[in-house]
Amino acid sequence: MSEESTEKKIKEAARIQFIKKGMTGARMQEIADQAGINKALLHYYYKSKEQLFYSIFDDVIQDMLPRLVAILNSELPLEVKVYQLTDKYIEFLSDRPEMPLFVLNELQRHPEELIQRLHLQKGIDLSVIKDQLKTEAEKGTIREISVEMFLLNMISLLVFPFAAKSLFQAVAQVNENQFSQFMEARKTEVPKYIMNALRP
Amino acid sequence: MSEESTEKKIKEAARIQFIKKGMTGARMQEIADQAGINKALLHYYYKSKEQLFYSIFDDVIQDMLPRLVAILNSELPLEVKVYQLTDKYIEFLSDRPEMPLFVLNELQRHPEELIQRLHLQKGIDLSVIKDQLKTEAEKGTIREISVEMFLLNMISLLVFPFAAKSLFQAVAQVNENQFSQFMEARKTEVPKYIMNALRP
DNA sequence: GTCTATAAAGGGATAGAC
DNA sequence: GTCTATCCCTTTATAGAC
Repeated sequence: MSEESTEKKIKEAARIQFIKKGMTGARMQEIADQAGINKALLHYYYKSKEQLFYSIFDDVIQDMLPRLVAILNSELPLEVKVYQLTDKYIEFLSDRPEMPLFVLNELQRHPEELIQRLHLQKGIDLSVIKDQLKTEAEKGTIREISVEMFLLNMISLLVFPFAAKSLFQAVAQVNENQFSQFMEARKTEVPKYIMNALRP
Repeated sequence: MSEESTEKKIKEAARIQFIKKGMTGARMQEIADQAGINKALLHYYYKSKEQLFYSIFDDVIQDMLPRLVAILNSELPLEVKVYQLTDKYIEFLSDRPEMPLFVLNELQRHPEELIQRLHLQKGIDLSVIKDQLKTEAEKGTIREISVEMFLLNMISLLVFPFAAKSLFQAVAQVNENQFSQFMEARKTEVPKYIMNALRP
């Protein structure tokens, strides 16, 4: 029953290698080794390294973005939304701490292609959260803030700590376990921080 | 008068290439080309690619870190500090938007060496800002927060927008000029956001 | 589909002349 | 110091047998 398809094994191995070493740093040989096959077979499934890379990249994007958008466009109250987004994202990234850098790197290298790939998933609709921020500001429960500023701040607080994980660990002198605990603490700290920052 | 030393030209070219493409992505040939010399001469000045890379990397770190630490350890009031750090960092990164990813990448690749290189500049002393946060909390002007949490949140808000510049530009549909304006607006928005978030 | 063997290109590094 | 020429290892990619 533990027989996995070759294609599946390739994708797993490639994901691990590309995420750890990036497009230029990863090696087809290592991917083949880790998948338990040889390079020739790897090329049988994926004509080129580039093709394999983008196959992985698209998977990763598809795995991340919909979660964010689904919560963002839900009809939950703003505060609940912030708490849920924080919880889901810290949970998700705790299992994949190298992912932010992987994605950010590729986007910096090929910004043009990114735009296409994002539009493929019919763009990102920000109207729900935008209206919500406006309504709350009119009610006086939060101060006025643009949806871009609100989102960029929140994403920064959620994602950056994982992108800078090594740096943080070195500066704060914490091991893996303590880092996990710290991120766990952020699940309540960050939403509080954000909602506080938005008070009128 | 426009005669630059070869070494200087090499460093300039290398900085540009390494920052844009990373250690593994950059090519010695391209660096030589851009410096207006050939590969042999490049190797005459720097025995290996790795040696050249770390020479550049150290320069970059030396260029960034002291600015942060100087303000952090000054005797300025907390709020002034936050405003100054924001202003200085957004100013600095606006001219070097690719730098965060460059540094973060290398740190993820060799966390061990990072620790050494950070200790070389006699580590980072957080006691001043730590005491300051404690004192302010006791006075009741801010709520209680650990120095690690405070700094990580601030750095996230300052650095991440540059690391995610391409992504943000794609999602928010803004061009270079609009991005600059947005970052200019953050110079006042971010400190306000932070100080607000710290209210009791 | 999967392998062995090998071609072909890429890219870091050095020898040696000037 | 600077160049041309070249080495040689690494890595991607393909040919061809099973």
